[in-house]
Amino acid sequence: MSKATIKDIARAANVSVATVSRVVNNGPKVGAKTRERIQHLISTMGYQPNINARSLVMKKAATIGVVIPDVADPFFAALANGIDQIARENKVQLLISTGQVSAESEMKAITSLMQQRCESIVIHSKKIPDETLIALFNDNPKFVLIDRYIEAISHRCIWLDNHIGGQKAADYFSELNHSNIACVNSNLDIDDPKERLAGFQRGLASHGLTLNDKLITYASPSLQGGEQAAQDLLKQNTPFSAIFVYNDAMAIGVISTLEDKGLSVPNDVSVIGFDDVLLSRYSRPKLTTLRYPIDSMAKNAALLALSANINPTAQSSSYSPELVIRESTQAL
Amino acid sequence: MSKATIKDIARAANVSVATVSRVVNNGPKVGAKTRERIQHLISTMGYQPNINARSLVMKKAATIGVVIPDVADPFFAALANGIDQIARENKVQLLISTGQVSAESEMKAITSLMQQRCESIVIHSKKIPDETLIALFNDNPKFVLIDRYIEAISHRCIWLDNHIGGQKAADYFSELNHSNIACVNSNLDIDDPKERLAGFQRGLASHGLTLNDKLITYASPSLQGGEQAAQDLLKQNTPFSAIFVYNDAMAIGVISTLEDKGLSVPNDVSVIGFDDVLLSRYSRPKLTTLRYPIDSMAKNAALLALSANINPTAQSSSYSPELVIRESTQAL
DNA sequence: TTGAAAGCGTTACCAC
DNA sequence: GTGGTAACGCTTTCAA
Repeated sequence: MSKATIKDIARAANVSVATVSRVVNNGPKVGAKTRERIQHLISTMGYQPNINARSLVMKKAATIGVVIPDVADPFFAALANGIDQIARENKVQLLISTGQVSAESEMKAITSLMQQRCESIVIHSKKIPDETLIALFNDNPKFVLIDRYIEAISHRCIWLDNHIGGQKAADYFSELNHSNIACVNSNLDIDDPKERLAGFQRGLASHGLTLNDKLITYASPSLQGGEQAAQDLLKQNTPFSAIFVYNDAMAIGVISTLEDKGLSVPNDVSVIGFDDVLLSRYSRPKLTTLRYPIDSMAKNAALLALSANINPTAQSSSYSPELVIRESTQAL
Repeated sequence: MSKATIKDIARAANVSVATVSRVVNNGPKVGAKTRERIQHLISTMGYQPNINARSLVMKKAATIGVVIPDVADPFFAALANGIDQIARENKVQLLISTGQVSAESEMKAITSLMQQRCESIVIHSKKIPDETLIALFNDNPKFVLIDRYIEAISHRCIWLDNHIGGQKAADYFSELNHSNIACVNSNLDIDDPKERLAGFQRGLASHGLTLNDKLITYASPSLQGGEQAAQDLLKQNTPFSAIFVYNDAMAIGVISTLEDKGLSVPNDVSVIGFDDVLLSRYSRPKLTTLRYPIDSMAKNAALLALSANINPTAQSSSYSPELVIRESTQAL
């Protein structure tokens, strides 16, 4: 029964609401015995401050918001979880607002949070144009952009260096002596696939290797997409012994199709995924992949969003994916 | 810049705040032209109602809360996602509050939500005692309990019939002519493992089969737990051709160990999991499992929590797990 | 050390 | 149709 208000406590304690407010907020200048008496009343009467009233007068809420496309996707669930941990440590409530991957709904998700007077928001947005975001960030000093880099607001971006990821995959394939190399990419119209591919190609080039255009296929970044892409690859009738795949889900789809066609992974073909989601440790063979350190990225984003004064001169926060070698790759 | 208040709009439009409030809330009795003029001002001045002020006077917030142990766990992520979908449809903000699996932190998560004046809360709690929950639900008519059944508040419970799940597994093993049967269960001190096992044993009995006590092992409900449990099983030196496993993660661990020891699934041993999480479709062999319809359960829970008048005479909401046959089982 | 009172931005009731 | 105004529960000067 959280019906008791600050007035009820004040009345019961024979003091003014001001005094009660002081003890609730650990304010100074309250007599030891009054404080104790009030505290007692608070717990026996089960008083809980009304956060709405507080937010109203303070003109801000003790909340942190996060905008993601979807809670069910393991990747975004991990992102939300990282933020949640920081939120708990700082005793602020987590507000999750989902927008599909469309500029409009991403924007809607953000305004919804702003209406709650939520000041600190970690935003994952692939579709809102740069300029819109820049304007938004200028008005809202506690917004943080995750998984995306925009020059003008770089000190409030937490992003992954996709190029390096591609490069590391290329380096590893080269080290393993592969030379007939394929790539399965995402067909989504966002930057990440392009960057990963570019990095991969540059890495290959640095080892004197090249990627045959016929061996680049695109599909939706899912298990089914991976299965589809692998079939397309096989149709090319062009030999390959290694594939760099856009993400782990696709990679598992690719492997599944390959094995159905009698090709063994890693004996006949090596596969590298991307993200290192839970899945990759459960699959057989366990997936060699590039770890997306989403947990620490999320935590840092939350910390940044919560910190009162965002330091514009802070070092920029680019993260590098780490190669995790498991069982889906092998030397030729 | 969401600085404009209702007063600013009123002033600019030369009307009273009351009138502005009416158009904001689509209230009746506003002149067509005044309404239009005000609407124009609202959008040009970028006015957004302060939700805290609104909640304060309305004594309730347009939010729905959910209490789960963890956002990162795919099962709970799916639960949260179902609720989120209903929340979006009803234009209410989703509040997620995580408590580990402990009575204390589950309780903390609930009070945190109540402080926000969140009335509708979907609670997943395994540890808070029945009586506490009953008292809580009596004071809060819009709470809903998910994944647990308590007689006294049964019309506000949405739960899965674990017994039937166990029974269906038993039926299927019997149909497949298995008779040397094992069980890998969770060692967590909650009801679900007991219920699933009881249902399984009853099902077996109805087919004249029995479960050798030596072939029941307990471990943590995770991949590693499954691996461990399978090793324990093998040590018994008691033959078995089928295993009923507590959940999919464990089942994948079990399969992994089995195959490492040279036993093929399903050729040498059939495995049935529980939950039908994403994982089970990605594993090889794809898992035969009992589907936990968490998505529809979550949606119904959300609907129930949001509905103004919870009907105490409503039919109780027990769900049955459905057997999903894939590749990890086969007839003897 | 304590109290009185002025807001914070809304909604809703009652006049006009 | 429209306006005035009292709440809602809290924090924070300013006085005492």
